[in-house]
Amino acid sequence: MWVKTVWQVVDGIPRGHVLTYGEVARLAGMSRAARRVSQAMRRAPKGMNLPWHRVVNAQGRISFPPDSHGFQRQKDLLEGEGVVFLDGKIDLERFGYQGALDQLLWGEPL
DNA sequence: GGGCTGACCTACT
DNA sequence: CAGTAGGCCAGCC
Repeated sequence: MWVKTVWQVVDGIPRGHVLTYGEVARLAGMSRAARRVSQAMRRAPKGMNLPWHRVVNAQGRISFPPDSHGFQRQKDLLEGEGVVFLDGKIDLERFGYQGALDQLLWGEPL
């Protein structure tokens, strides 16, 4: 089931970092399936400890209406992990998966 | 089988 | 930088 694959990828996101829907789709082996990723999020049971909040859109923004409850919760969870929002957007160069690898390779501080 | 929807993306204007 | 258009495909009438 593609949904499980998506969940596994999302579950593999390091704490304090985020991934775009497109990246998750690509890592899950299905290109151009960003939309399916979002559907997998909705279908994700509350019981499972899934870091759904670490998934944002390609612009580094939360894909909820800014006035919605989900937006606030996701933002709060991410900030709780050390992710910084600049003008409502996340710096994907720093908090994206690529940024995570960069920090591991070059040991750059936050 | 057909049509609409969606926590999206890319490219173009 | 903002807005539009087309693509994409599982799920649900």
